[in-house]
Amino acid sequence: MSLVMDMNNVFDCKILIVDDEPQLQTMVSEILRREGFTKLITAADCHEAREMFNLEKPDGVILDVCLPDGDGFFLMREFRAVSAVPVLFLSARDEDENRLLGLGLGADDYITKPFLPRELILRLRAVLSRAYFPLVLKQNVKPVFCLGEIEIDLNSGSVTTKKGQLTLTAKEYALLEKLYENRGNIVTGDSLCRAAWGDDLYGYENTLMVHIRRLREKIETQPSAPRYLLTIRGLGYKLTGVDSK
Amino acid sequence: MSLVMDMNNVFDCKILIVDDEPQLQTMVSEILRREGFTKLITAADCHEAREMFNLEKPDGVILDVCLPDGDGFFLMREFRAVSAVPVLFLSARDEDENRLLGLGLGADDYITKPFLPRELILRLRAVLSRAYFPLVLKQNVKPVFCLGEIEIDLNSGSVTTKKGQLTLTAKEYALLEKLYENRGNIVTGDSLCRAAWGDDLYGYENTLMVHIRRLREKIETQPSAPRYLLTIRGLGYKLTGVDSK
DNA sequence: CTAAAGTTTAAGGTAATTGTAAGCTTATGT
DNA sequence: ACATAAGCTTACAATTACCTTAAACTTTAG
Repeated sequence: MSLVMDMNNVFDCKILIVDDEPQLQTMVSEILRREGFTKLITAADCHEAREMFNLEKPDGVILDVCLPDGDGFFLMREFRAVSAVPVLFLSARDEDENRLLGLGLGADDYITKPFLPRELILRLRAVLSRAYFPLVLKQNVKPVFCLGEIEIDLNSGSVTTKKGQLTLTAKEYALLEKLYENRGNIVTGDSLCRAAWGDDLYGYENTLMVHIRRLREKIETQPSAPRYLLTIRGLGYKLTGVDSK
Repeated sequence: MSLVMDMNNVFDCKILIVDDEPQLQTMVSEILRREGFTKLITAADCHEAREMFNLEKPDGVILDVCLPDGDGFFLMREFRAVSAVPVLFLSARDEDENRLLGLGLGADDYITKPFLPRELILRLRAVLSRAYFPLVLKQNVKPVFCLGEIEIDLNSGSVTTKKGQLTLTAKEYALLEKLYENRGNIVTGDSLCRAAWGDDLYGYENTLMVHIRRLREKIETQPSAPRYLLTIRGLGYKLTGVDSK
């Protein structure tokens, strides 16, 4: 999948359309294209679909159930095993059993042919926007978590240790938030800088280090031998040992 | 709405069921309850629904289109104006126009009566999990895979064996990433060098070997007799035995 | 307006990572 | 079997990314 952060709206989503009937394939493509989707990829069978999926990393899949070399259900399972992309099934016949099977396997929606173009679009948009722009989550509740004995509350920006309570500064907060979002994973220095200073150019990399240091001063019991905010030399930083609350 | 952070799965979601037919109301409630939903609220008309919505802050709404004192569409617009809760419509008749209207207003799904209990559940779950547990956003952008007993996570750049965890250095990371991208296939030395050092000219071929060796030290149980990172004499290297996760 | 708090710059120090070289082993072809 | 080429291993040297500290600068709050 293309990096989620690069997407501003559902139309930026790359959609893989898997259907063996050329007529339907172009029809679906046309519907999407007319609506504003530009990144479309097509595949006519499981084999090709697999290839395209791995190659193009689509952000959404429209999948015909019946394919010449296998069924769409199986294919979806493969996709889901690696990526949680939203999948919308298209099916020729409206058989309850199939519909339940598809949805049960985790399909995001299941549309029966013949379908209304408008409905396809609306359902695709619904699925994509829930998957990539989950407004519900944007409400203003920030995480609270622990690093060993230290509790961090990103709502108040406070760090509570046995010895007392400190407050994070703006930069420290921005950095820690970014690190927390990607806890367990490496975050590049560049990425951290953008989180704290925006996309504008930025002077010395050293600045980041100093702030990391200050942050360590607050969240590490032994800042010089960090246990949580680790340096991954050559790659970036990583927050580990996070207990979510 | 209840705080998102307090929810661990879709069953923790508080669901508001709005339907004027008592029979259907209890039927839907029963279906949900049997599946594991415990926090159910019901309302029989728009007025009551509004009240319940404000009072209880549900995490999801199942909404009949036809209500005695107004239509569900209008009601949804009100809800959506303040909270982005997932809404799933139930409709008596399968009229295209209504379905499109509902979806167009931002409904998350639209089910026509009579419906299969299982389908209601599946669709509700799909909608809720996308809204509150958007895996897509959390998924690892980089691959995680196994070489026998050894697990490699390219997000965190970590190699986990039975004996413990190591971290890859920048060069090791670059090489392994390239090899993984072409797993099963031979990657030429030249290609690997470019992956790790860029296109600029580069000194000694030996350097690559040294790094390959170091990488083997981390990912092979017996670095001198590699099982995964193989030398293809005269051609390059190849990563085999990869279990994708 | 002043003091305090926060941020950035600069410079010297350190250690992990990386590069190099030299000797070694294994494969290949005659 | 031998010669030659390709690849492996090891140790050590060089580099560079990162850390630390302190001082200068900027913003905020009283």
